[in-house]
Amino acid sequence: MPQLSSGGGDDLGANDEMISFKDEGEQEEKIQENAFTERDLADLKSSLVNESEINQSPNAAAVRRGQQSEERGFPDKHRDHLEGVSKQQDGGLYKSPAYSGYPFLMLPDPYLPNSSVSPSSNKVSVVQQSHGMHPLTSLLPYSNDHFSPSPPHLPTDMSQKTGVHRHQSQDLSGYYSLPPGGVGQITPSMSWFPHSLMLGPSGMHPTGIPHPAIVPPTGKQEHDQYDRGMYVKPQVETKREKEPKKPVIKKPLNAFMLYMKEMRAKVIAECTLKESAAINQILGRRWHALTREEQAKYYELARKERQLHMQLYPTWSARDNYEAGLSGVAGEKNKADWGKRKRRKREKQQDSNTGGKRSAFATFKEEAVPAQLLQI
DNA sequence: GTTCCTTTGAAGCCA
DNA sequence: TGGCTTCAAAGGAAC
Repeated sequence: MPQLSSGGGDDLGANDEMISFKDEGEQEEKIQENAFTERDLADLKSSLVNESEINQSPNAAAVRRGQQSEERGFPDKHRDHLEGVSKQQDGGLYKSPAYSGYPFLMLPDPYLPNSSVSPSSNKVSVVQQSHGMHPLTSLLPYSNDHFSPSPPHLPTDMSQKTGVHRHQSQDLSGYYSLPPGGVGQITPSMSWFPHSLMLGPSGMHPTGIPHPAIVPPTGKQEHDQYDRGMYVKPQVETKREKEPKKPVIKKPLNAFMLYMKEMRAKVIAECTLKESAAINQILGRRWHALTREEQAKYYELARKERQLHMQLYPTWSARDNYEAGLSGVAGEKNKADWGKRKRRKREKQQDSNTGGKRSAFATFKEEAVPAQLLQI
């Protein structure tokens, strides 16, 4: 990312990203100053919500109103605690991350379609976000609730693998529905993970840890199951018992994707657009319009997301989701289609190079999106 | 029912 | 090492 430059050093981030966080001592202090003193994230979120309300877009505003009521009460003390938790989680990697309240626990909803803030979603997330919510939690797969201060009697745990401190979780069975018999075994190093979040075998990480990034091998995410924090589909399940397929672990979201998740609803409300392609164009422009500090927040979130993903799925590779077409359609057919898609894309690129026919959205981009909408 | 569209960034692959 | 490709999210449109 051109906006963020400096040198590497992080074992997880890409070059450009590493750059931005290389001098963590200095830069992160700046980031923290900017992020927390200039514009507190909670305030930012609230202002966004207010904007949406002002715009009076019925659907989105309603959704945001709901969020607002949940998020308004984000207490400073909770943020302070989360800061401490984050530092522990980072194992000293980050001195003062811009998003100190990074929710360390992967809950099912964030990687799930319904966890989105999209106004079109009318389902209720399993995550109770009514209190102690991180300002950006709505776009994250995690909930701070479950990193809430551990009961004093519960010691922090140390990941055997990474040496990263982890909090023992409270019993969250009151928060989530428990799949019948879904309480899986918990490996010692992951014993901090809430029992109630254990998925059935189909949605289970090899370590026995469920993760929202795990989606059914059918490709398209099955929202209902994940709304309940588990992947259970009785009818299909019987088929799967016959041919068990590897659950799909999705890629962690990058900074822009996190930004999109958070801002999509706002753009929809403001622009009354629904086409994702058009909305994404607007979001792309807005992304570029962000200051480095604002972008840094999302880069930091994304970096932690990747880090957590790596801790949960050390053997996972992005390659796992290549070729099988796991993001779209599943199965052998999709493997066959992959070659076609690849060929199509190549042809498309050639078309664009040679001035081939323009897509509807290309036309839309130039004609239908008013300039002022792109500047919102 | 499936694929496309559109965006940026991370990561894999290949020359 | 650099360039290319795929995939992550989203949901309406097109097929």
